[in-house]
Amino acid sequence: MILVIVGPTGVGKTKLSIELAKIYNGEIINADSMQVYKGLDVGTAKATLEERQNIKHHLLDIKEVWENYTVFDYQKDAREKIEEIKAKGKIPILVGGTGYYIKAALYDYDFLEENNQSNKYANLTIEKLNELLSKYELSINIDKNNKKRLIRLLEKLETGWEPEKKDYKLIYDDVYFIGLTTSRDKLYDIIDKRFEKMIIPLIDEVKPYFLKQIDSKALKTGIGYKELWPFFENKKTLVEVVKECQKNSRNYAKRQYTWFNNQMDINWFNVDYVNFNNTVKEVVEFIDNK
RNA sequence: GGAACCGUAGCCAAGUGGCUAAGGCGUGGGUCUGCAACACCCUGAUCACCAGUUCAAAUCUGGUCGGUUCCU
Repeated sequence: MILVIVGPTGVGKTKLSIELAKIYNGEIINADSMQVYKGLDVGTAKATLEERQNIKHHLLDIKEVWENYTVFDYQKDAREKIEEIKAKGKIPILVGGTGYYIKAALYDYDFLEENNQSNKYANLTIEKLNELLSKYELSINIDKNNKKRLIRLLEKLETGWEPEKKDYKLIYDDVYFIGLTTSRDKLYDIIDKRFEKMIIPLIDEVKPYFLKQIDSKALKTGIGYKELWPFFENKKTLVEVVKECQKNSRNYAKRQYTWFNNQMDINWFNVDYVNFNNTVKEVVEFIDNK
């Protein structure tokens, strides 16, 4: 059995995962693209040691902020951890909001080994990229304005890879997808309040990186991190920055719903914030009766 | 009580007689095989209301309602 806990940022995935780990003798595998980084704790809402309650957590803090980590790496790491945990006779519990990582780990996504790191397409215009792509006969739809994806597609085509529209299949048996949700209003309220509370400690967390002039993919893309730079440079006020972070988090939550609703078959549960045990009970019942 | 100005989508806002009323933000929906907390796509209005002028009005005239500023 493998348990997968998904949902938008802020719903309460972490809390549920720890309860389920206790009940089912499980170990947690992080499925959040930002929590793999060491030092990014406050902004990623990483579970504290205390919250982890001695439950073993994997793929947390495995990279330095300046390192790069992608789905490709995650797929390998997560699959390895799943085997490792199963071998011990325990239950792997994947928890996180990065749908793409989860899908790549659990479904038959076959990434090819690539070694070319040439950036030969980086400086081309979108028009030029489309022109290059028009030489291939493709059966899939392409985002003709999405430069990043166009470049990626060209690079892959060069390796001889052929794009196809396919239905991805799970590569494991007995996988339970549990989605945590609540009303949009409630979720946005949680997100806004959570940010107000975390902003001061967050500044303490991020300021050293700014002072050391460390710039990295993680710091440049993580919500709660990228927005802080203008504040440190005195180009924006704290209020402006907080509002921006809240908005970006809300938008992110919406995109997560889009993914989970359309890319995976999720069993959704409404969170009971007054008595979380009810939610745990409901989920346990679902798992036991299936 | 009087005068001036204003009233275009959830918000900001262009248009001041003539093709299907710009744009921005937000909101909602969506795409997805290597940066995924990424990137990209889609998304809305008979212009406060009524009457009139005109071939034609968000644009002109009159009235009503609402708002802002000023005067006594």
